[in-house]
Amino acid sequence: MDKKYGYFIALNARVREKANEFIIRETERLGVVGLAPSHGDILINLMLKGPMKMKDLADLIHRKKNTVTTLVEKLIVLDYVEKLTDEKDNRIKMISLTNKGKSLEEIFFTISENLITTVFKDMTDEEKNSVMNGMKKIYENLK
Amino acid sequence: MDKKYGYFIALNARVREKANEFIIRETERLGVVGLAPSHGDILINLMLKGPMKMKDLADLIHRKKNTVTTLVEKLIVLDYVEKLTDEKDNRIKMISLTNKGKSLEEIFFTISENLITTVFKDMTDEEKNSVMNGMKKIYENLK
DNA sequence: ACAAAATAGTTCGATGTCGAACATTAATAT
DNA sequence: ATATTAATGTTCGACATCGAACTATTTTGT
Repeated sequence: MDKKYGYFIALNARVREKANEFIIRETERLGVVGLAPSHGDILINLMLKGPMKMKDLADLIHRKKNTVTTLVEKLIVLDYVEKLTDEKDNRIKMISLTNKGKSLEEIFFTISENLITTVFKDMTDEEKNSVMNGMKKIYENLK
Repeated sequence: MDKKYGYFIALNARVREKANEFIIRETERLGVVGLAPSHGDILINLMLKGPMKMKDLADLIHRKKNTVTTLVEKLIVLDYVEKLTDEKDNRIKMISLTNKGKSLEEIFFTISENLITTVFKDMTDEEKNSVMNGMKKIYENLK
């Protein structure tokens, strides 16, 4: 393997760090303080797909279920979500947005758009397609 | 921004996760247990550049210096590195590989190569170049 | 019908990571 | 020469994350 590709993994890690910093910086700038990207992932998924159980949240954000227990606990304390036991299956806890949580929708979608715009700034459609397709292949190779 | 690019950030995060899993899996398979990727980063840098101080390690692996204190502590306990106070400047602690640390060189470079080979499997030179160049641009855009 | 297996969540302990405050030593300024 | 500032590293408390063990509930097998 050509040596000039050895840098890829580190580059990928740096991109991820910068993207996370962007998200945290922008959410704080817009008044939402103390949330980690994973909390945002949970909120975004609830916004897009409506109430869902802990396990589905865990699968969607690629975190273990005990981690999601912690994350949701914090979101409850901050009054962004609430947790209710499913009436048909008492094992299941349904998580849903509170009004305060719903009020974040606009902010979050704006930040998402700004992030993507920033990421692909000054890139042609061909460049964007190439990097997306390349990343998809790489993901499949690693899976 | 076209919607089909919105997935990029998540895709990037998944690639990073899979790459980390690959590294941990392979190092453990080759007999090195209990190390996180950041520990590996420290060891690789010491292998490539020789002994260096805590601050330089922190900058190279993109972690805060108090984090490096913790990481190096563990590497010392495991007898992979040692820490000595610089004689000319007593603020500085120099970190260097022990013999046990040096014995990992071959394993680590093998794993690095295997990872890159896996990442870019079945991709043409043009595809590899495109994705590398795209990622470099994206990193600059986020920096 | 009832035991066994599967599913959903939580608790606990450990670890990597960070920010803030701190101690120590060296470099700079006046 | 001495006070101020800068640089290096550690300590402390907080938090996201995980694996393992656990509880509770539902489903499956016989």
